[in-house]
Amino acid sequence: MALSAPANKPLCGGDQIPVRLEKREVPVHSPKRVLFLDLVLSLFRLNGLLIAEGDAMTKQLGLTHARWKVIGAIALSSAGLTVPGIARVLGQSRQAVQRITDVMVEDGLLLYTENPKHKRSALVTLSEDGKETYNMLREVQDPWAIENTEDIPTEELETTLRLVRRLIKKFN
Amino acid sequence: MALSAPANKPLCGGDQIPVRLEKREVPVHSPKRVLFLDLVLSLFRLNGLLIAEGDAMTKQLGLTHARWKVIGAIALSSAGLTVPGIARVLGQSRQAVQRITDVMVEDGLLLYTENPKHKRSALVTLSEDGKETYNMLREVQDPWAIENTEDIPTEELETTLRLVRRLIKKFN
DNA sequence: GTGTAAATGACAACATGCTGACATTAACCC
DNA sequence: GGGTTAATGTCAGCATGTTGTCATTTACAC
Repeated sequence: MALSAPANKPLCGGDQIPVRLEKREVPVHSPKRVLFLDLVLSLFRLNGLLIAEGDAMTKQLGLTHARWKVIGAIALSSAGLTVPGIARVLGQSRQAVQRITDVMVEDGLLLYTENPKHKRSALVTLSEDGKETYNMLREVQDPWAIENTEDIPTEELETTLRLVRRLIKKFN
Repeated sequence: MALSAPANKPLCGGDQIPVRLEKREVPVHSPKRVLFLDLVLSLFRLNGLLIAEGDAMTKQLGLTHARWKVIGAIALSSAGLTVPGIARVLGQSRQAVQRITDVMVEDGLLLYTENPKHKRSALVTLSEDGKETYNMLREVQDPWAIENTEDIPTEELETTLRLVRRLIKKFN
């Protein structure tokens, strides 16, 4: 979803049909159930918007969201990741990740390197090209991250991250 | 992604490659930038897991995630939604939603009803069948929501929802 | 060690979602 | 009111993601 594309700009514009979910204040006395379901729906929405943000940021780098997600996951991992490991981090099926990484290896962004802990399942690492791409990615991503958290207290980010991780653990 | 499917169970099992992102504690003194990027990646993951949860819950109802998302969005909206309105709520393209709603109307789950505010863009509403499906959906969804928020303080849910909405506003 | 269960790679069929493009309608500014 | 811009419906092509399946390898309990 690219917010910059004419055909999809409507997604961001004004609405003659009020989107209640967005304008409604957080109901303090709302039962947890409603609060939670509201949160889930909002997470779906945020997910789409984040992908759109990332795609807009990386358009000049020739990356798609499937690709920068993989690069980001690998870069953030210190221990090295296998294909199923990337899938777990991204919450996707290993088959989908395999397909993307295969193409990215062909394109020279990734390398399959020997895995000392597993004879069959290779470690996916960034090639030189991949590292370069990641550096360029960070050049747009870092300012974006800083800009978007300027007015948000660190404690709120931490609370949210903690809660998100807690839910991830539940569903794993 | 269905966690119950054999082919995808690997996604949830143990990992010989430690998934650092999951096991690392929230670094209190981490700069906001890292905190935020970690949050974004975690949100991608949670998104996938939530879809898997929903699919597992609604398997018996014959719903796919594309469908229960639409039903949920409509049900949570008091004012009524058009197709592009649903797309905005879900953070998706209006074309993707249109395709799903067209099929759901054919299947008798949804109705296109006259929109007093827009001659051309119909309001999407639940048919009798759709309402019935929604009721069955709630029968599994409500206990799920309650169960998963039992041990989470309301304030944390509120903080998270507020932050998520704040980010949504930024990216809209 | 050995047997069983889990994890992985590979392939195919299918569902979902996005982009681009075009015509039509609605909203808005003047 | 008229002209301009935005929003919507529609179609087509393509990318992505999931599920199911099977063979093979690895991990683990005994």
